[in-house]
Amino acid sequence: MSGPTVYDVATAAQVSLATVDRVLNNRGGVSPTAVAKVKAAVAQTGYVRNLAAANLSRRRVYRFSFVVPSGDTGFVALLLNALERERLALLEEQILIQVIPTRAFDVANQVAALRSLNCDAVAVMASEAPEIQEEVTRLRAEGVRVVTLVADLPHSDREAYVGLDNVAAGRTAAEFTGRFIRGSGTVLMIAGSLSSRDHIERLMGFRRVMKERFAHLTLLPAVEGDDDAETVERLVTSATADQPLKGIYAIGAGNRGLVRAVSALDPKPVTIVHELTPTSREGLRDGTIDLVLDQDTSAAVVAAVRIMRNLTEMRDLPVDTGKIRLNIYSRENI
Amino acid sequence: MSGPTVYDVATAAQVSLATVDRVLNNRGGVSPTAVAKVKAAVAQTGYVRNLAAANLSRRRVYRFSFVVPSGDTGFVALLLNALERERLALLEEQILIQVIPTRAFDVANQVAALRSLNCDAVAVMASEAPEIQEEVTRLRAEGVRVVTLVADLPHSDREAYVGLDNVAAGRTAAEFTGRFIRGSGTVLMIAGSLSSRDHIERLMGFRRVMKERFAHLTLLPAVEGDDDAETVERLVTSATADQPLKGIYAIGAGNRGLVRAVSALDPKPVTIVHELTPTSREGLRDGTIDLVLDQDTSAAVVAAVRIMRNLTEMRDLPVDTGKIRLNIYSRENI
DNA sequence: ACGACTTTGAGGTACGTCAATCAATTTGGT
DNA sequence: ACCAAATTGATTGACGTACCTCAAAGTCGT
Repeated sequence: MSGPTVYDVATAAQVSLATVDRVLNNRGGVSPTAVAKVKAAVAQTGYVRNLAAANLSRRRVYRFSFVVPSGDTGFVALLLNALERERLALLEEQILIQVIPTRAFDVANQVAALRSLNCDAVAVMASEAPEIQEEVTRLRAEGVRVVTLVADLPHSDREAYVGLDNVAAGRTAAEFTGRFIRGSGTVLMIAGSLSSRDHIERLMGFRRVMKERFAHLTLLPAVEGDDDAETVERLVTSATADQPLKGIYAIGAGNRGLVRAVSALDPKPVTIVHELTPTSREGLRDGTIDLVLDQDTSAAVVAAVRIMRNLTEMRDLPVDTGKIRLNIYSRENI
Repeated sequence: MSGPTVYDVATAAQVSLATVDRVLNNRGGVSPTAVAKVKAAVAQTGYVRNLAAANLSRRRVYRFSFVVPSGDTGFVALLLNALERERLALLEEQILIQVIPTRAFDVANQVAALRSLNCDAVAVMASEAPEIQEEVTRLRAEGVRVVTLVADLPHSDREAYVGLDNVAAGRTAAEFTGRFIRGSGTVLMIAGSLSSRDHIERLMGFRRVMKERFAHLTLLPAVEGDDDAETVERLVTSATADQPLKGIYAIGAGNRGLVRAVSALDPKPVTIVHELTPTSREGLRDGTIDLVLDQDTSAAVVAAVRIMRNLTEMRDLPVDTGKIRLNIYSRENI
């Protein structure tokens, strides 16, 4: 009924079970001839390892950590929710996930979090600081597999990145901004922080497409909103003091302030923000926000876990790309 | 190391292993008191079933079938690819998937395919014909769990639908069509077939939003393209003979013909199509197509399998909704 | 032909759950 | 209080793989 087993392979290959085992789990010490025989037998019988049995036997428990900024609103809240939702199902598969909250932008705190780890693999969402890159290197040296989450650390030793292609996200935002705006005018870009790589990349993509395809629109210099509602609100109101805005691209958090500021404007600028949170969802519904670019947090968690498992399992082969799909939400689409 | 086992639960509950087993797998014949004790012990110890051991022990092999139209181009090709990609990984988890190709629109053929099944659950993509609905009812009566895929059969006995919310897809298409078009003019809608429910629903959503929010645009009566490139091409050219088109919403297959026709037009209408195939991808790239609305085939397959497994496993509780996310692709986003 | 070495075989235990059997005990009805 | 029925306990054998040990057989150089 349920497929050939290692015994069948051994029979077909005319070798002992031990040899089959040695080949299958490449333990070495097997002659090329025997290897070939076993491989042929595998192909011939159509043997496929029974994952359940394998996992049971080696009583492996995967210990994965997620080091992410804490926060009970906005994007990180969604991420934490997603983690919580997945936790039980993963537990059934012997995957223990531990969430280690850090303080956003607090490098020392994040380094401390990384230092305290005790796990097989870790997914990190942290600032792109040299101390952190070093810490990643140390972890890798200790045999911990490291994956970056949402915010990449491309110059570190991390083995995979799970998150958006931020340049493409910026390009997409520009395309829709450009096509939604009637006539010419100015467009405001608000980043959370101009030293955060993902935000910079989004800006890059946005600027490039604006220049390539929508040269009739003027870009104001990008401003920093610090992921803070009050700051964002202030920035928008002060920008509109000089001239009317035709469009706003808000890259970081703080959408609550954005919505407040924008809903006071008439005519409303074309407004595109990131991350589908309750606030941005509400903004879409009442027309304050035109488009939300979102990276699905559940998908991100699932992808991260999958990659971490592959990494700890195969010891290499991160064929898995962690590219998360860019979800575009509009009023009709939530 | 690896969590509490049933033995620990038995100890904590001060009952025998057999009783724990009876409660956990609700075999009945256990007093309410004992049930409570076991449940308390589970909560207290934090016991979580080891899926690997469970699957191994009951040597369950899931046999799932996918009944889908054959075809080596377009959407079904993507679907078949996705199935092929997932097959091996699923095999490792003792999930056998069998793909049964049918001839599109050939009801008798599809009924025959359904009749020949021998499996635990099936995902069906078929026409909405009474004969097929009956066949679904028969399957259900025989204990086969049935899920509809991409095209729903809402009046049948199917237990879940995996696919897009087609009304929302239509609404989204309308929103972007409306916002992309400058000035007023006419918009053409091409369905694959006006008797296919998913296409009807997309049309409905599209029409409704057009009327609600973009009343300055005129909708031509919807036409049938038969999912055929030649027909679609002919329809577009003949529609543009009377008056220039400002927009086209192509719901079904046959995008090759659409691209041919549209690229001959100047100015190009705003063109929105469904399903990211090589053709539509190319169209996006060269500017013939403005937007592609896509349902991710891999996601659909994964969701279908997951639901089928839940169904055959829990015998009910299809808490899982099979709503597939609507992916929006633009030139900057592929 | 000797030892040193590599390759192979045989066999066993463990993983945690499921499923089954059979005996022992309790409960309820009258 | 007695019999039938319901409930509980004790025990056992799979499931398929991983991993270990120990011995047997084969290979090689000198």
